[in-house]
Amino acid sequence: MEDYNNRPSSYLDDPPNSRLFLVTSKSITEDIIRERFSSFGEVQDIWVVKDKQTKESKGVSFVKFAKSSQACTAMEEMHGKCLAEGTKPIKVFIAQSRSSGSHRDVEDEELTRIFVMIPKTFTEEDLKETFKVYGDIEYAVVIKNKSTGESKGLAYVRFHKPSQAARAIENCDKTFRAILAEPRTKNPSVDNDYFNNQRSDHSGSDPGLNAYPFGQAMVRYSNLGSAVYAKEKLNGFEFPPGNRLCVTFIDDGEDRTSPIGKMAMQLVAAQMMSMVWSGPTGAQLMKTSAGYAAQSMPQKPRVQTDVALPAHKKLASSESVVKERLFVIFNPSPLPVDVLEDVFCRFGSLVEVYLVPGRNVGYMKYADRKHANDAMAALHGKVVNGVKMKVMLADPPKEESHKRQRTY
DNA sequence: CGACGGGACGC
DNA sequence: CGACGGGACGC
Repeated sequence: MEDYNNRPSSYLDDPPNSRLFLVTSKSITEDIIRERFSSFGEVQDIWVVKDKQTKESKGVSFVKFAKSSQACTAMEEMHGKCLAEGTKPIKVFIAQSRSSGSHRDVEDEELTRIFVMIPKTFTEEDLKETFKVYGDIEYAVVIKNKSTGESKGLAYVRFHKPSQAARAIENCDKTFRAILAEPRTKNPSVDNDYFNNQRSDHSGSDPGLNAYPFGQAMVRYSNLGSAVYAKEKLNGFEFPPGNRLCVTFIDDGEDRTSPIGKMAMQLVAAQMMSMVWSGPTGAQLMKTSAGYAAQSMPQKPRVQTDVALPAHKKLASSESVVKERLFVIFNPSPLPVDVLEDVFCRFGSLVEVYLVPGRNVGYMKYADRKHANDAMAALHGKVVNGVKMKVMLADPPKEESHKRQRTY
C-alpha cells in the first residue's frame, strides 16, 4: 500500500476544478491545444494521453489551469469547437479529481451553485445584490428555520454558468466562506461522502481584487477612525468570523435600504463591529464628515492585573499574515476572548485570539514576531482577573497534508 | 504539562 | 464513445 499521505497532491487537482478533460480527434496535438486554450488563463500543464506502445493519441487530453474560473471559461467557450480542419468537435469537461476514481462527466449542475455563510440579517435580495457582479444569478435562497422562518445564516446562490460560480468563489469576500454546494441529495440521511477533500480551498488569491461585501459600506459609512470592538456573536455565530470591522458613519441619510447599507446598520445595531479591512479602496475613503461613531462604543472589558500593561492598541487587520503565535495555558479556566484581546493587543499587531473549545488553552496570533515576544515576556506566569497564564511560543500547527497553509 | 475553528437545502 | 505522465524539491 502506498503512503498517499505523503504526496496526496498528486491525486488531487489544486485548486479544485481547475483541470479540463478534453475529448478530441486523435490528430489534435499538445501544441494545438495550447494555442487554443492559453488565452483563457494560465495553462500550467497540458497532457495528451497516448498509447504507451504506439505513441498515438488516445483522443483524450488534460489541461490544467491555475484557477477554476479559467478552466470553466475555457470549457464554456471551447466545448463543441473544432480545433483543426476536418476534425470532430471537441468535448470539454471539468476533469474528475484523480482521487475520485469516477469517470462520470462533471455536470454544470454541480458547478453553478455556491454555498455561503451570511449574516442572519441578510435577505435574498441582499444576496443577489452582492453576488450579481459575478454573473447572472438564477436564484438566491437563504436557508431558514422552517417553523420560525429565522435565517440560519447560510445560503445558496445559483449562477447560470460554472465560470460565474467559480469567479464568485475565488473573488468574493472570504468571510462568506464560499464553496461549491454539494448537489441536493434525495437521501438526506446519509451524511458525508468519504471523499470530503479539497472542497473549500479556493483561498489565497489576490485579496486586492476581491469584491468585499462590505467594502462599499465600509467606504460609504466610513470615516472617523473609531473602531469598535465587540465580542458578541451575531445571532449565534460571528460574522465575519473573528474579523475586525472598521465601520464608521457618514451622516448622509441616504441609501440605508441598500443591502450593503442595511447590513452595515444592522451590524452596528448588533454592535458587531468586526469587519474585514479591505485596504484603501479609493477616493471615497478620504471622505470624512462628522459622524456618530462614539455612541455605539461598547465598554472595554474590565481587566484586573498586577501587570503594568502598555496602552491599548488596535488589532492588526485580520488579513495580516500571522508571523508568530503564542500558546497560552489558563489556570483554572480560560479568560473571555474580549479580555484576552484587551490584554494581548497592547504589545502591538495582535491579529486574533483563538481559544480551543473545551480546553484551558488558546492561541494569540501576531503579525509581528517582536510583539508576540514582548507579550510573552510581559505576561508569562502572570495573573489576569484571577486566572494564571502560561504564555509560550506555539508549536507550528500540524500539517494538514497537502492543503495550503491556513491563515491561522 | 495542557495543543489547533465554523457549514447544508421539506420533493 | 472518452480518464491519468513526467519529473524530482534539499536538512
